[in-house]
Amino acid sequence: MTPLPAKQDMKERILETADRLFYLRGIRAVGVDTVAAEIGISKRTLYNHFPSKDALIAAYLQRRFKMPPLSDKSPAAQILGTFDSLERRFGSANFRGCPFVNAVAELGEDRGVRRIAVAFKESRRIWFRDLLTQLDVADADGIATQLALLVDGSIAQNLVRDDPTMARAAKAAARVLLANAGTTEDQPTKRDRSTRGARARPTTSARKSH
Amino acid sequence: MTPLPAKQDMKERILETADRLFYLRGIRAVGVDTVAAEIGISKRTLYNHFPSKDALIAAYLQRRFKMPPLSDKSPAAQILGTFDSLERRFGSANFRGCPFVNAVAELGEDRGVRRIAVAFKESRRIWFRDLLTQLDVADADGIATQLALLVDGSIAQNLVRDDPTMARAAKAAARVLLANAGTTEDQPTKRDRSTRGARARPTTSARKSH
DNA sequence: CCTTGATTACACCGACCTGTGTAATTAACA
DNA sequence: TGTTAATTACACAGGTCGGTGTAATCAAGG
Repeated sequence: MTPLPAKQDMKERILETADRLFYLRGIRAVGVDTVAAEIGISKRTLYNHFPSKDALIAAYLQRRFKMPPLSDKSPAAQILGTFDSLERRFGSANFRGCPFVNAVAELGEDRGVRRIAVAFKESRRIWFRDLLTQLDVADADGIATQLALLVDGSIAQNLVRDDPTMARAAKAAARVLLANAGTTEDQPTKRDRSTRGARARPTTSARKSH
Repeated sequence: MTPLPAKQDMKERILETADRLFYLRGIRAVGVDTVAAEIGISKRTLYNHFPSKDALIAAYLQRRFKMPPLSDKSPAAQILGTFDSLERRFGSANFRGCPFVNAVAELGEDRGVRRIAVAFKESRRIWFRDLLTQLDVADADGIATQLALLVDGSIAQNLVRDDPTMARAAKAAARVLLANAGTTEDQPTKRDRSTRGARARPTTSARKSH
């Protein structure tokens, strides 16, 4: 059937298929037999490349650990562009939420899964933080966390609602957060030009609450 | 052993236990035998109260469908207070993310589960929106969505990171979004008092990107 | 006392799961 | 050609799962 098993990429083919099935149908919902059958190989071959399903799961998550590539666009464009690519992915029929969050939800007690998921979340936060630093944002760390919340929030919402406009809402919020982030030169107080950001008057009683 | 089975609340005891186990360990990870054993009843009794595990799952999610109670606190205080109670729940050892998101992640294809999850998410968004309307926020609908993103984002982040300060970050972001939300009286343009919101100068290149 | 209904213990079914053992087959390479 | 390594088909072990069937037990109310 398949003209060339091509030797070396057998492992990659297994990973590709496992990725697709695990992600779309859920990890616990897909057995190793299903993965093997989907490729058209024997279960034995799969176990010749991965010692256990746990190993396959770990490799699947590692493979998903891809950060956005370096870009020459402006930091702000890259940050806001994140939400545009999110919206694109939301529109695809193959979108099923964040694979790391899903994996933790499915296999909560598993220590290794948690480790990979945490590393991924943190690396994206750092990605935001570095771009914010380039923008001379004062609290780059804090804003980066907030942006990460918007990303994961829109992903979770879209998982259940299947409404790609969630990405646009997140982008709008991100813009506000960016526009209201102080720059490092702000530190010595003072200097207040006229209010710029679209509308910037506090809602009557939204000043202090807790 | 148990002095009084009390007849009628057998069903409730089953639900209580199923809730705890499903939520903490995952739905697929907990069998009906486990639920029955945990209560000390026979599997047969469980099936006398619920026709199938699917029915038990549905009842579990329905039971989780609780909205925050009516309050006499100011709308802004209620909105921001949401993130305080989130932080409290994050700190608890029994926190394991959003049961609805987790259920959809685990049982994606299931139509009924999705319906309940969507209804829950939407009802919380509406809760936000009504409070925002009381604050005369112009785009109450949009801001409500953004707040919902922050809630679900902090929940997802906390699920994998186990870091309750995520709630504080979400609250900070929510404050900024609130402070920058226009009121309905803003509509006819004009009227700009001095800039109030903490710091409100746009980051150098964060004005436009896409 | 007797009836009624809930609960129990327990075996059992068929399906699916991860993982292994084994002998035969294939293909590359010397 | 012979050697080696990968892959195949297939059976099987041991476990868990959702769900049912059945006969015995228990408790309450008439």
